[in-house]
Parts: sequence; C-alpha cells; structure tokens
Amino acid sequence: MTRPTKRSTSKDVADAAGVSRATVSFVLNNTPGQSIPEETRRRVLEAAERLAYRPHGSARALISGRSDIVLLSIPTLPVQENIGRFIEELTDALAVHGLTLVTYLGGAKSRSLPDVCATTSATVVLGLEPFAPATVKALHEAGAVAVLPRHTGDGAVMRLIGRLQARHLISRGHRRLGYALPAHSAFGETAGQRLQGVIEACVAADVPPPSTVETPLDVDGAARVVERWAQEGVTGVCAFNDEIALAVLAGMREHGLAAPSGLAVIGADDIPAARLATPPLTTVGVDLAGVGRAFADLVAATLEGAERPPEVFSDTMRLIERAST
Amino acid sequence: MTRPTKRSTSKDVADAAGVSRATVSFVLNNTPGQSIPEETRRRVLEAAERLAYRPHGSARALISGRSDIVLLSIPTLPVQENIGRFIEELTDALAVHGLTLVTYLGGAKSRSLPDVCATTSATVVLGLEPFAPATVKALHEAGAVAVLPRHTGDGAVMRLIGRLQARHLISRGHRRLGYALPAHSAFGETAGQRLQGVIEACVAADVPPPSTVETPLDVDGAARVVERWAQEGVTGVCAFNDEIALAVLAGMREHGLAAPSGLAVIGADDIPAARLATPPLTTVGVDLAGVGRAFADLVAATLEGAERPPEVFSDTMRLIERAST
DNA sequence: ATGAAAGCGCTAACAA
DNA sequence: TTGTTAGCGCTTTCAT
Repeated sequence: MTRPTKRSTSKDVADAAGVSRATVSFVLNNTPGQSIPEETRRRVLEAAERLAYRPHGSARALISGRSDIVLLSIPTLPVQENIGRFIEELTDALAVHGLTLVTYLGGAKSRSLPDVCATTSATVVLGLEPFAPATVKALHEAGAVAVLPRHTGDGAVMRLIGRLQARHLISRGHRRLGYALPAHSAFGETAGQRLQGVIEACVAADVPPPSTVETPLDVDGAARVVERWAQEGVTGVCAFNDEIALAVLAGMREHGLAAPSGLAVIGADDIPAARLATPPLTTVGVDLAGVGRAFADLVAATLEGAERPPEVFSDTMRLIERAST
Repeated sequence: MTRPTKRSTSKDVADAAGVSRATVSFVLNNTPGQSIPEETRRRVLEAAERLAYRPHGSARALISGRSDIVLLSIPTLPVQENIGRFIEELTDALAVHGLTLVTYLGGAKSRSLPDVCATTSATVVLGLEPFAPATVKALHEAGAVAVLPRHTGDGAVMRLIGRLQARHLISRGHRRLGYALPAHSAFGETAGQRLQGVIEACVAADVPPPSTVETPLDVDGAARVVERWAQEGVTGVCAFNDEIALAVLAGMREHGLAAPSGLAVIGADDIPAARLATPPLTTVGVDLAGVGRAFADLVAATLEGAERPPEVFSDTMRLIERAST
C-alpha cells in the first residue's frame, strides 16, 4: 500500500510512443515553432495519459530556474475561518496563471521562512502584511523572485476597517468611544492599524480618541473592561475583531447590560458566530474573495515585471449592521 | 526591490572556501565516514554562512529522489481556528524529523491534488481523513512515497467525540436526544462518524437513537429545528460542532428557551466563541497539539518503513463541562 | 520532423 | 583528505 509505484518519466512516455524525449517535451509543452504531425502528437498525448505522466516539478524548477510555487506565510494563531475563504480564492486565481499556492503555518520551534522558501523552491513568497526588509533580503537570497506585499500603504485596508467602525458609532450619536484591543498581541501590526483608523475617524468627527483597553477572551476579564468603560462614560465600543466583540458582549452580560442600549458594540471580520450572538453583532465584513483575486493579479503582474503594480484592495469591505449597535 | 539577488550555489561556497564542491557537500551534510580537518570545516561553514548559502531544494529532491516536503491537503471550508493549532504543532513535530509541512487548501476550480503533489515534489501527502483508493494510487503515481492516514479505524476518533457527547447527556438523565447535523455537508465523512458515535452511545445505554436534523447556521432556521425537537420531546441535543451548537442556542432564544433547562446543548471542538456564549457551551475539546505530534510520529514511522504503524489518536479528547448542559 | 547532447545544482562513488 | 565525475528528469539548442 505504501507502494511507491514507480513514477513514469518523460523517457517512459517517449518509449511508449516510439519517439524521443525531446518530442515528448515539445508536444506536452506546446512548444511554439515546432511542427509536429498530428499523428505523433496524438500518440504522445495518449501515452502520457495512459502512464499518468506528470512532469517532475523539481527537474523543471532546476532547469528553468523558477518553480510554479507560491508560498503563503501565515505567521501564527489568527487562522480564522475567514482566512480559509481568502486562501481558496487566492489558490484559484493563481491557478489561472499556472501557479500553485501552498501555505506555511510556522509553529514556534519551526524553521525560518527563508529555509522553507529554499526547500520548497518557492518562486513567490506572500505574507498577510509586508515583511521586514531583512526578511525580504533573506528570502531573495533563498531563491524567491518576488516577495509581497511590498507597501500596503501603511495598512490602509486595516485603517479603513477601523474608520468604518468608528464612523458608524459616531453617526449613531456616540461621542465617547472605547476600543477593545486583543490581549496578547499575536496580530502584529494589524491591531495598531485598525485602532489607528478609529482614531482618524474620531479626529475627523471632532470626537475624543477612544479609551483603548486590552480585552481578554474570558468573561471575567471582559467584565472588568466593561466596568472601566462604564466609569469613563463610554457608550460605544469598537472591537479589534468579532471574537473580542463577543467577549465584550459576554462581559456586559455580567453587569446586566445589553447591547446596544447598555453599550453599543461593533466587531470586525464577520465570523459566523457574529450572526449568532445575542444580540447579533454589527461588524465590518471584508470581501475575501475580492482581496484574493486582487492579490493574485498583483503576483502575476510582479512576476511579469511590472514595476509599480496596482496593490488596490479598497472597495472590498462593507459595514454589516445588526442589532448590537 | 524585486531584485532577484543571485542565489549562491555550492560552487560559490567552494570557491570562497578554496575547496571543491564535494568537500562543501560533505561538511554541510555531516556526511559520515569522512574525516575533514577542523580548519577546512570551519572555513566552509564560515563561507556558507557569509554567502547565506542554502542548498537548492529542487536539486536535492532531484538527486535523492525524495524531497523533505510534506503536503497537507485540506479539502475545503471547515478551516476553523482550531485547525491552525493542529497545523502548527504538526509543523513543529515534523521539523524535528527534518520535514517541512505545507498546506494546500484547494479551491473550486483548483488543480487536482496529484498535480499539486507533482509540482511541489511532495514526498508525503496528508489528509484529515483517509483518501479514496483511486486518489491514493494517483498520488503515488505523482511521486508521493507515503499517503496518510490509511485507515483511521472507520473514523474512530470522530465516533469517540460523538460517544462522549451522548454519554454526558445520558448521564444527566436525558432519554430523548437530538442531533444537529451541518446543513450543507461540506464536512465529508466527519459528520456521519460523529453521529455514529452518538448512536452507539444511545444503543449502549438503551436509549432511542437521536432525532437527527440538519441545522442551518441562522437564527430562524435553527428556531424551526428547535421547535421540531420540542414537539418530539427531545430534552438534550448534541451538535456536530460548536458553531452549530451556537445556532441551536440562538434558535432556542427565539422560543424563550434557555439552556440547559429548556434544552441541554453540547457542542464539539471547543472554539473560542463557545466559552463566550450564553450560557457558556459544554463541548468536547480535542488536544490538537497531541494529535499533531501523533500524526508526525506516524509520518516518520511510515517513512522509515514501519509496516503497521501506531495510528493512535485516542486519549486526545475530553469533555469540557460548562453551563449549557 | 525528429534525435543527440548539454546542462541546471546537487550528491556520492570512485580516484588520487 | 580532497577532487573528479557521473547522473537525477527535464528543456532546449543544434544537427540531421
């Protein structure tokens, strides 16, 4: 069963079809500028099919100097349901360009990303946010042709999420806002960027900046945070994400508070549990599919040498109003 | 910036250290049976370090006939937070054996798994549940040396989850159970297996089998399901997973029912939102880290040729009792 | 229209 | 102890 069924090579196909390996290569790759008789072509194709021939990825990569592999690095924990949608869409969109996406989810003791890049022979390395310059350099030295994203405009997308949250609360008449930050920041820059967006919206509306508190994912901890906001006169809270918003809701319950009257709460990311919360959670949803497609185009453009490619990810998010605000 | 900084080769290192490529290879791989003078060894190591040399994965794979790559295939949607923990642990555990784990999240239009296996030159292909025999064959033909898991004992782990759920409810005195199945079964065999475990526990306790209903992830739909159970005299419900359990809770609220008095509810997977639900959700947690390590050992054993490797994943789950039951 | 041959970066016999 | 060499599977000139 673990029978390493000997893999068929281009030579096997050539022999089976009674031609040379070169001819096989020409046929299978549709190499332009070669006129192969229809009969030969058919024989080759048939033999390849019958032998379940698949070109050897390593050999191809070795000769062409670049593989068809795109490596997506996801640093750690925040693998939410939504990221799956994003990856799926990205996979499909990249497949159209003949690229194969695989994801590396580095654990704690895990090897460095450049190492992974080298052993997988990845041509492109993708991240959720830009890599540090030193990492970019190391990745190139490890064989990466392109490393993206480059400059997401200082987290423009993330800031936009924050702005959407705050503007909604402000438009509802809230003047004193709270911001629920993740407790143990495993979210990199993201948390700061979303918060920044909230602050920007406050400034624009001439409202004081939010009372920002790290909010743990347990009822008691969240209850203490809620209490503090109550003392400060906060009436509306933006949470870094839906999970934290759920914690805030749970903390409120401890004090007999209900949203939105006791405290208006808005989350971000639109996870499935948000719709099922009590009350249903207002949140900011992102069109992951759209982002995935845009990202794929960016990769393709970069690989083709476009020097200043689009990098447009706006128009991908919208406010989803539910009962919690 | 997309400067494809020319990658250094083993020849570069050899030149820099003033030795031959073979010597470089011996030193870097600690090839046994070679006595290299400390001085030479040092020079080679230093040169490799300075040039940021990393062996070319494709070249290695080509010559050795097998890469160090393990490909984990996750069919679709159910990428919950927890799977991230599992993957991370698996990554670390495999790294100890010198293996690199990457994940393939196939989208809709995406290429076939054997294709991905061939282009990535993966040596091992992993799935969350056993692959169909035809797929296994195709994967071997695509170059996979091992394809796992083989036979999870007909979903023994999944059945165990179901048994744990039902036994808990039964021990609480419930005699008429409900089972909340996912509405659009994107969960493959898993759903049926967990349900099977519930049925087994019912049989063992001489309780009628559960009233099984597909439960949508929205409040109204779930409310209808709850109503039906109420009519049937169901007093305790096992949900396929926590998300669905959350939906059941939401549906109950529509009828003014609270858990556990109105209906006892138990989920599975212990997602973060479970703890934050109203009331906090009793669930079955799986020690993902443990499963990850066990899986890694299985891979290593198989690669080393052990014909009937362990495949033990029991002792990895436990009941987490909270207020909903 | 097809075949022969070289070579991608690396490792491992085999020589020296 | 170190260097020379062949060859992994494939693509691609260059001859035929």
